[in-house]
Amino acid sequence: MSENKIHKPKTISGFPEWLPEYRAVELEWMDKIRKVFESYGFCNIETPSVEEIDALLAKGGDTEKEIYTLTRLHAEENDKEARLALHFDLTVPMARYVAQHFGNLTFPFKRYQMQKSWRGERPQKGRYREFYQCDIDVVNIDDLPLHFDAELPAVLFEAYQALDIPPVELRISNRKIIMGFLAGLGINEPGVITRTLDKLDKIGAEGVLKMLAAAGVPDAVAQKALAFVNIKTPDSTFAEQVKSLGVTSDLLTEGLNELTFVTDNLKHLPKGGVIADLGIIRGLDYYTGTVVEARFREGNPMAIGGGGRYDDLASSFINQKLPGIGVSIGLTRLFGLLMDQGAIKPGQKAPTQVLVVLPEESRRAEVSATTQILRAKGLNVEMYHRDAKIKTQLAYAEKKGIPYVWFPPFKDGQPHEVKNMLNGNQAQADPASWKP
RNA sequence: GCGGUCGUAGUUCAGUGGUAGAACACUCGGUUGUGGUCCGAGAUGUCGCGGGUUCAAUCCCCGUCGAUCGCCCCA
Repeated sequence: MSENKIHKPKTISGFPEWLPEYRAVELEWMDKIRKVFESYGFCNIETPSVEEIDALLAKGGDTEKEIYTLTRLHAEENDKEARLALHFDLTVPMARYVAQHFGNLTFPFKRYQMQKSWRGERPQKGRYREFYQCDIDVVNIDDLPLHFDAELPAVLFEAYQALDIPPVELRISNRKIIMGFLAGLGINEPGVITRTLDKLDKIGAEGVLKMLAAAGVPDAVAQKALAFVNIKTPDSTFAEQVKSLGVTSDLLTEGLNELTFVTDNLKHLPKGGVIADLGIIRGLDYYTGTVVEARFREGNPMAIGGGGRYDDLASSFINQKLPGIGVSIGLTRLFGLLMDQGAIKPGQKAPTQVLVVLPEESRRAEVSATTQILRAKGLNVEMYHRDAKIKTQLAYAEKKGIPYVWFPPFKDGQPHEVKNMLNGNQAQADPASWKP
């Protein structure tokens, strides 16, 4: 009779959500990643979803358009409250956090953070507007041993290995190399060039040359730059190749030495796991040294994680030099890409291990008590709360993937029984001593 | 922000200028205490929204919103 206005249910594009059986897998991944992070001594922190815009933009850039700002629905017309926004990564909030709690932290400060971030970009395959990042960073006062530049990528690699996913490889380079190289070529305004070179995977060599020509880059320079970013070696032989291009600068030499050190210190990783790839540039402008990108060894070359070293991220928050290096797993992208491929094996629809049957209403008290006994042993147990037909209760367990169904006595004096839903076996059991 | 494609049941989709269908999912049943298969029955949609053409539009036209792919950009 009454018109029930239904609001058509839908999610906003770029804001993913999963069914329980897939969320279970995502949670499991987070647990595994956390374990790897903690095995290297990283502590966890959580920072607010919201920061002041000025803090987020402290590291510059015209990034404002991609930040979600916050306004109260009932804000006054000329409300002067601080402009707030959702954080777009976890690194900047971390820098603010370190500066703020500087006196109470122990350095080198090693922390991990697994939280959502938000970016107002157009969603595309593998690109979301709300997504999880699993971040680790090490920050120290004044200087940070180069060994961390090898250790963090190693942690990253190990985290991927802990997941049930196709093989991942790390592409590593160093900002000093490309900057030093371009400087050696006499280029002072590297922005356009690096951005173009970064598209190599997407538009190919000809496309890059065309774009560089359009940008007024002399062909000789463009050719060299292209040859440069095509240098990819599984070991430290990249240094020879760079030298053979005949470009030199102090910065370039420094970068080559650093990258050599890093690749040498990653030799313990499986063959094919690490590639020195001078084409790795990464858009982030605060990186100053090592840069790393993770991707699947085969198929989509999209980055599923990455990071790098920054000399001076906290300088806008505190008068201290706090260099750091951080890497991050793009969990939602990683998960989403594999979801799209149907490569995620769904988990259980619920964590329930045992469903306790309610034979009839009169036995509810005993059934409830049985449930508690099982639960007290640490099992995940749910009780069927309606005295539906046994068939219905079993169908529920089946549909939900619950591995065991418990039959309390249907009549006084009868024994308890438990049924294994996988093989159909059913046997007497004592709720106090039974184990799955 | 720009361009292409698309918008029909919970989902995936079919369909016709005369106000709609399949599959899967869902609910119930196939008697007395036991699931997955099978069989039977049932429920479900303002055919994205607004306007126009038409005797008549889900189907044609315009707009709009949304989705999607790509571009830009990407911390």
